[in-house]
Amino acid sequence: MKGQTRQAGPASPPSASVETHPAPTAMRGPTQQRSVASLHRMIGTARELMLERGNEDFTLQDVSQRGKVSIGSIYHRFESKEALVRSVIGAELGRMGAGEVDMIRAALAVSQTLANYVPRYVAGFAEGLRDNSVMMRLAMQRASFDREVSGTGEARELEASNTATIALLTYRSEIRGDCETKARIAFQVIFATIARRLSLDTSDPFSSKQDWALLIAELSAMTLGYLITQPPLRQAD
Amino acid sequence: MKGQTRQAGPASPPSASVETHPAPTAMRGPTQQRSVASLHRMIGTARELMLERGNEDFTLQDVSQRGKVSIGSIYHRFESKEALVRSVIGAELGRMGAGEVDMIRAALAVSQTLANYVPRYVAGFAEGLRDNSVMMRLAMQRASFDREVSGTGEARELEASNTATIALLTYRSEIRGDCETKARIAFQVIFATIARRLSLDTSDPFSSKQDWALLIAELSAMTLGYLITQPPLRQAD
Amino acid sequence: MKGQTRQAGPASPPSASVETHPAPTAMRGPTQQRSVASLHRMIGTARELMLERGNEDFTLQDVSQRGKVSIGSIYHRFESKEALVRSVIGAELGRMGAGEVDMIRAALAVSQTLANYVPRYVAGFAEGLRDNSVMMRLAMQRASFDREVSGTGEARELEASNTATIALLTYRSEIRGDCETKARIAFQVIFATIARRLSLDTSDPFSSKQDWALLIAELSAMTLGYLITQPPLRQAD
Amino acid sequence: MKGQTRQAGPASPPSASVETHPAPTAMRGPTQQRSVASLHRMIGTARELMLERGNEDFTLQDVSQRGKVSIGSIYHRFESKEALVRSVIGAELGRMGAGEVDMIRAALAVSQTLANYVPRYVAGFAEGLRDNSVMMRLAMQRASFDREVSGTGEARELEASNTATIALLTYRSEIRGDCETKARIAFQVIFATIARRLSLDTSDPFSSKQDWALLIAELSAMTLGYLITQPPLRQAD
DNA sequence: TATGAATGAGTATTCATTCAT
DNA sequence: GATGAATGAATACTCATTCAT
Repeated sequence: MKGQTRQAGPASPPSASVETHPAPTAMRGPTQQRSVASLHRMIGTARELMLERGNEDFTLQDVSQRGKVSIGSIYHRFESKEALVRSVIGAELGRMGAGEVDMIRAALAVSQTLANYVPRYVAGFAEGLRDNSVMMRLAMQRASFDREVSGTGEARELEASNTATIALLTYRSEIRGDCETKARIAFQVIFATIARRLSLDTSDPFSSKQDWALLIAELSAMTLGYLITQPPLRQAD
Repeated sequence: MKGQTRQAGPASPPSASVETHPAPTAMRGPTQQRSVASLHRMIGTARELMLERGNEDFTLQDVSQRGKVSIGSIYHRFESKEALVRSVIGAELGRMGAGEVDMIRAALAVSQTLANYVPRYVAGFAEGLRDNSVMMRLAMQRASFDREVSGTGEARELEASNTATIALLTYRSEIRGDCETKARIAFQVIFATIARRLSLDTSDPFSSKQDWALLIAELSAMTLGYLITQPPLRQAD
Repeated sequence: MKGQTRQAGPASPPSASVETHPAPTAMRGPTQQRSVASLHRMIGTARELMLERGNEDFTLQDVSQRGKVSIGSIYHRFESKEALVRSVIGAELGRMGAGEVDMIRAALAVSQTLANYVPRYVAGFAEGLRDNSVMMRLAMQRASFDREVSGTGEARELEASNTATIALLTYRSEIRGDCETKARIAFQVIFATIARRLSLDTSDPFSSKQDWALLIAELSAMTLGYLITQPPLRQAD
Repeated sequence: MKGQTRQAGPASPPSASVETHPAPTAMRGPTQQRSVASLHRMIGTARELMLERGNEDFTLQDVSQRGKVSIGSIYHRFESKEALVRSVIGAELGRMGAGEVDMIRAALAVSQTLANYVPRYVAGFAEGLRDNSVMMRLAMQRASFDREVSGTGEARELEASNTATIALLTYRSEIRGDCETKARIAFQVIFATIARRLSLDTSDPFSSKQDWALLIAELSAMTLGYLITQPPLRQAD
């Protein structure tokens, strides 16, 4: 169990431009044409393997064979296995972010009031997380010991928080109290609750539809109530 | 402190007799006198190592040397290294459960109303989790791939949920709607939010006292509001 | 695979009288009454285990538990695990020897001529080996690296050779040439051929009755012919 | 010398083209140039070690150091230590088979009659087994618990039986009765008797030259007599 | 650039034997 | 004598990374 991953040294500064969307991990950009295909194959294969096995227990040998790329090629593009894994996680988080933006835009378009919007947002957000639950779990797991991934994850969460907050502020007039703070807290609660719920459903993510729907509904009600209500004065005992 | 997770049930505080059930894990009970000391040393050493390193990457060699127990002795008591790790996690979770019961009892004793109780409970619960954040993270991490620990963890969470729910029902008259469902949902939200928050504060758990306090306060307000408010009828758009 | 059995030092000289039938292995004789039962249990259990598993891969722990004798008791009676194994093998070889004597006596009683006796002997001898094939295989296997067992085995074979030879000499007048030499050679051939045959039938010792019967018949014919025929003069090419 | 057991079949001497089939064992074939040398070193070193110690109790560490190959390289070529051992045994058995074919051809070339041939064959066969007695013992020992090696060994024996039988049929006209059955039985008897004899001479294979020569001579006489004699009708007692 | 063979450190586990009780 | 808990040496195997070709 010890020493699975050797800590790579500080990432060599990416000299040129790194045009890949997600986190600027220790990935050397492809220069040649055909290289791009090869790069896609390694990332895609690694992603497949991670999704299939639910963890990072794949070998570079696996990637090499299934993805028809040589071990050497992988090390030409990535500093280490870790860098490859981070790249996959980063890309997936990016994809999820894009999906969220679309979902929010759609929800805003059809919601007249906060009371209409919040349930739609919560349900859409939950669905998005559930559709990517395996990768989410992987990312959160890795983040717990990999500073780089935890940084990427926090950035992603901040972005999601920002997006959600801005959207919520559309209904600013309906919210009582410090709008932004309340919006951010609400996001935190929604995200944490759904993420935790997904971690439990390891085996069958669709097992208890009832509970899932109930949780979504109540979570919506709770956050909506929180947003539109003036907090009661706290009485002394 | 040899206990495993106690079987979920009514949260009757085990004040007086704490009958340690024979651990259901793959642990063989000690028969002789001096054996007990040896057993304590191995569990204690393993616990230390896990806490120090923040993960399970210790060798049995380490335990043997630091704890002054032979490798064979460990295998005399535990089926495998895994079993030892599980035992440590189980014991810690049990300890946390006992602490929760005490905390809740104290909070109930000084709270006249739900509005007084909820913030105390949230703060106390959060504090308990924070004090054991390293072991919590370890347990949750391991639960993600170890069915046995995930089972123990779920049982522990159910127990915590039960305890919290029963306590909340003390103020039944103040709660609107389905009391029990609301109590359980509230627990889920509180636990998830705090646990998630703790996962982020890997390096310095006391970094942002402000935020931490704010989160606790708002979380209390949100759940309190949820409990005492009749959910507004959902309007069509 | 290395160092399964630690070579015991030279066996401590059995001071008193060792009244056990077989090889005087490093076994301390029981003095007390009830001890005898205990001794029988350990030998019997070891024998069972060896027969069941077809090899010596049992632990003293196994013997202790199944045979209801403590590890310490075993070491009170035997110098080492090896000594226990040798004792079992020695006892079994002794039992086989006794059976052979009976079988030969019976065959002699009903056979008027060598031509009548030889097939009976071969068949009876083969049957005896087959009935004890597992232990035979074990003994021969162990003999290949354990001088003590190989000594016991050779002694046992010599005894069998002697018995067989003496029996054959009953029909001395029918044998051409050096009776005794021929008898011993015949025994060697018969024993080797049947023993080898049994080693091959690991899985199902009764699989090919046809072949087995044929082998017995032809082996009888061959050795009988050898005994009663004057070897042809060897011609130059 | 990379060959495994050749598939049994007519004993056509593989004089010219010795096409080494890709080994059917768990051995990955070398692709590169220098790899071949490395492969030879590991097999050769393992063979040395087995021969020196008379068993398989060597560590891969030993092979790595003495043979100047890394542990990883061994695992690059062989699935396991077992596979390496099997490969050595297989190769040696193959070598022995080739030697037998040569020996038989030479014996046939100078033998006019069966009476000339049989003693030459028995002596030559015995010599061949004796020269490889250590490896033979190893192979037979391992075969007793390793299905794969026992399969290889049986195939090898069948091949030897075939070769010997076909050679014997050269003198078909001199044999009375069912030529082929008699030939096969004779082979069985010869092989078993010599193999058993070799197992006993563990320490000093040249100890009793007298006995050895006598055994060979009498075994020749016995089998020759068996082949050329019409079995006497079996009389009732 | 590309390839993939070679490298080698690091660790859980078994079980015969001992010896304190 | 009897017990059985404690001892600890010894070894196969994985896989990220390197570098000769």
